[in-house]
Amino acid sequence: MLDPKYFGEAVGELEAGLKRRNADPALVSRIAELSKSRKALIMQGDALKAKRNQASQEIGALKAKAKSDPAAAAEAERRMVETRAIGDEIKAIDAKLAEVDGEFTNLGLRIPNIPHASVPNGAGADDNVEARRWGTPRQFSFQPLDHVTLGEKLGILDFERAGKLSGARFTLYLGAGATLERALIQFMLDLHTRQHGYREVIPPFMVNRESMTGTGQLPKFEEDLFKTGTADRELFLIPTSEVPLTNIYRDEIIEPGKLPFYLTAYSPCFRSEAGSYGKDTRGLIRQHQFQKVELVKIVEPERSYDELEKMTANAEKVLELLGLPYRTMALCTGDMGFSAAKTYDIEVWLPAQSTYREISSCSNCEDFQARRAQIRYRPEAQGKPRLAHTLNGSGLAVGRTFIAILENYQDEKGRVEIPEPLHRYIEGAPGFVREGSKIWLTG
RNA sequence: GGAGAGAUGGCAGAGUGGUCGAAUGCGCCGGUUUUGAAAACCGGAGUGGGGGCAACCUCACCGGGGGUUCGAAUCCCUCUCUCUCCGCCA
Repeated sequence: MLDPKYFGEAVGELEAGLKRRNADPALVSRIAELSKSRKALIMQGDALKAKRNQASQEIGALKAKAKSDPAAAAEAERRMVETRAIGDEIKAIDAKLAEVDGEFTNLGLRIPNIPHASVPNGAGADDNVEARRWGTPRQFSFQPLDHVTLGEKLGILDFERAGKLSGARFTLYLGAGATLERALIQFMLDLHTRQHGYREVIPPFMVNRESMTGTGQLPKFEEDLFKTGTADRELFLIPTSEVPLTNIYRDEIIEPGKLPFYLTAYSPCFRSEAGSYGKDTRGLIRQHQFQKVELVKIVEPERSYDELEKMTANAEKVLELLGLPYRTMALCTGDMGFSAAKTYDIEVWLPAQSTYREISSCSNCEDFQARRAQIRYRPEAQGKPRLAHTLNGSGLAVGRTFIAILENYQDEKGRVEIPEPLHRYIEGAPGFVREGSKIWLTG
C-alpha cells in the first residue's frame, strides 16, 4: 500500500510511477476520486457525530435532573427524539462511507509499489541491466548433460513417480540427491547465521489471509497461491517464507534501538504457477513445491538501500563459496514484482542451457509492505512511530542451486564433484565417494 | 472431539449504560531536592483518521465484526485468540 498522499496531492507522482511500470493509469483517477469523496464523507459524518455526542451528554444531564424536575424529563424526551434523527443521518453517511472506503481500500491494495528513481525503465526481462558478473563459465571438453538427464542417471531425481504421487511439477529427491539438497540448506543457513548476522527462524508454512495481504500476495494474486485449511478455517500455503518472516512484526511498534532485524529461514515454498503452463515444464526449474532459504530485513528507512546492497552481497556470497558463476541484474520497471521499489536478480550459470537463470531475487519494498502490515518502530523513547522498511531476498533457491551444482560440476562419467564448503555436510553419506581431497556424488 | 474461564493503555489490574480515553500500582519521560545517585514530592505521557499555516479542533479505537440505545468498555449476536480440565495424538 502506498502513502495516501499519492491518492491526493501527489497523484501526479503516482501516475508517473505507474506509467514507468506499464501499469494501468486508469486506476489513478479512480482512486483519487474515491479518496476525495471518502474525506468529504468523513467530514460530514464527524460533524454529525460531534453534534450527537454533545446532545447525548446533555440528555444525560437532563435525566439526572429529571428526578426532581418534571420539566427536565419532558425536555430530555424531546431531545431524544430530535437526536434520533441525527442518528439516522449518521447511519446513512456511514453506510455510504463504508462503501466508498471499501472500494478505496480494495483498489489501494491492488496498486503496485512505485519504482525507486534508480530503477531503469523497461518493458520486461530484456531491459534489465547487468550490475556485475562473477566467475567464468567452465569450458567443457564434452557435451554437458542437463540436470534432468544427469539426476535420473544418478538415480537421485525421479520426476515420473513424483507425478504419480502428486501430478506435474513435483519431484522426488532420492538418496544422495536428498542429502545434497539438505546439505545446501544447512550450508546456506550456517553462512547467513554465522557470517552475516541473520537470526534463524522456523516459521509456519501455512498463514492466514491477513499475512498474505500484509506482504502483498493478496488480494491481487490469489490464483497464484495454494489454498488449504479446513471447512471452517482458511489458510494459504506460503509461496515464500518472506510472508511469515515479514509478518512476524505485523501490527507492532518496535521499541527504540531494536532495529535492524535480520531474519533467515528455510522453508518449502508452494506456488500454483497459474499462467505458466508450458513454461519450464522440464526438470526442477519451476515446481509447485520447492525449497528456499530466505533472507528478510526490517530496517530504518534511511538505511534500506544500503541494506539492499548488503543483502544482495550476502546471497551472492553463497554462489561464490560454491564456485558457481553468476551475474547480477538490476531489474527494470517492467520486470519488478508488485511490492518492490527496487530489485536485484542474481542469475546463476547453467551450462546445459548456456544461459544464466534466476536463483535469487533481492528487493527493497520500502514502506509498501510495512504500511499494509503496520510494521512500525519508535525512533526514540518519546518519539512518534514510523513505518519501517522491509526487504527480502532468496539466499538462495535451493532447488536451482542443486541444478547449478549438478550441471556445473559434472564430469564425463556422469559423476558430480561436490564443492569443498559442502563436504562437512555430506562426508560419509551414502552415494558420495571421496577421492583424495575431492568428493564425488556417484548416486 | 467434550466441558469450562477469559481477552481493558508498556506490564499488572479496577470499571452500577451517561464528562471513561478509561481508576490504581509498577515501569517510562520531565522537574524539585542531592556533590552524584536512590528515595520522596510535583508534573507529563496511547494509536489512527479528518480539518487547520499554526495554536488547536474533531471523530474513532477497551481482541475483530455486527446489533440495541439519545448515549456502549459496560447489554445482545457472531468470529478469532488465550488459558484450565478430560479424550486423542507426533
